[in-house]
Amino acid sequence: MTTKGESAAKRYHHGDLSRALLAAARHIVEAEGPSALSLRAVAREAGVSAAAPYHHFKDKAELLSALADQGWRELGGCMVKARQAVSEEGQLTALGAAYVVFARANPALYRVMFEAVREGQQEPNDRLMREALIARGATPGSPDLTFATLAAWSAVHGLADLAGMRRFDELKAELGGERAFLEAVLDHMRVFPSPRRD
Amino acid sequence: MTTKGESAAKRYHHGDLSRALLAAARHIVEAEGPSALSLRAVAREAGVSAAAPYHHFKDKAELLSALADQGWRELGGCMVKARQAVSEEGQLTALGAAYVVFARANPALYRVMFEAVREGQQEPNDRLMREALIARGATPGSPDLTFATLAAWSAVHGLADLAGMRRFDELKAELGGERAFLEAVLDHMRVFPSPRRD
DNA sequence: TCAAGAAACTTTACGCTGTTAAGATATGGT
DNA sequence: ACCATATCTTAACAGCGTAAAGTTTCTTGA
Repeated sequence: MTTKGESAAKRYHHGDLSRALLAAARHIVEAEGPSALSLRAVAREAGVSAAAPYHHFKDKAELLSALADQGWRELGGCMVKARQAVSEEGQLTALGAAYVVFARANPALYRVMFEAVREGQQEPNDRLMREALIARGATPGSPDLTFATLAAWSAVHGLADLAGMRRFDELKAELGGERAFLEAVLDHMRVFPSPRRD
Repeated sequence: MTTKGESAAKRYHHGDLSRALLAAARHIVEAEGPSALSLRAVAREAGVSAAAPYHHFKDKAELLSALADQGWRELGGCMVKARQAVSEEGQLTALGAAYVVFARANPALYRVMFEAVREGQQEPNDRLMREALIARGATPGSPDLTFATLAAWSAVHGLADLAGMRRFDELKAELGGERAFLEAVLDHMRVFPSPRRD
């Protein structure tokens, strides 16, 4: 009887609950912040009982991990798009800006993403960074490249996190927006393919 | 009767509970991680009832904030000590290394510190960073100095946080310790008093 | 010195959380 | 048609943050 695409009435079997739970989780986390993201609230928003999520996720951490996965993939998409528009030398800057802008546009989601990183989860994004560094002269496979990649990650994550903790309202206003603010800070940082001693 | 310095027997009035609570909180957070840091566990460890802390702290957040304060002050001490040993140009590097090393030596505490930052709390540490940048040629009071300071904070916090999330065990082993690893990454980052465009 | 009041602490209770166990209902393969 | 299985529900448990009300100790001023 009930076709699969039917309106979200109270069918006993939801049909696509895991996706609905992820959507609910994302909605809550962005609307109310990560501290309000309880499993029960997610279930409530999806219209199911508090125990229902356990048929799709081992526990709360696994739901958050899936949500984080989704976020990392989206971020990767933004980075790929950002580098298409620029020259080879500008790639690193463009990737960094795209990273920070995404993190600031989805602050609560980013928090969840970073707290739920699993080993190898951001492997694709890592590759983007490495390619950009190679485009700027780093030697593929060298230890230098490894450290420079970590340095780049540190820089963008640090800025994203810092911008989420303190307000900086006056600075943003002076520069005419958050994006300009973020780029101004990034302009003062550089990552080198080769180390330089003072 | 009961003198103030008496052994921690079960006096009705503890005598110095706020300090004891902070100590208990710190012990728990380092031993079991930030997620295990419940107010009730802190009270339990201090040997008082679950409601006792409310006579010394408005709520859990205020206890964490006080713990964070303690941490930021200690970190400031490390940074001050670190810069005493180096020349003027080396100050920035020394401060950055001291910051990251402290954060990695007290990972759980650092987490709490960063999540409970209050406006103006790390003002002293901020001043250290600014002074080091001025020693490298930044103009006091300039916008450049502001952005460079933020860039420096981003770099060190980003690296500290990143090193807490992923393991990097093989890299650390290759270099002979975590400190060498952290310095290797820092060596690939630079913060400029003046912005540089590509 | 001693009573009054303030401060520190306890017990109790409420609603929230994550999670499990046992039961109900729908779905799909044979 | 039937049964195994996947999905969902209700009910329950312990632990959490926090507030209210009661008990004990400390302090202070007459």
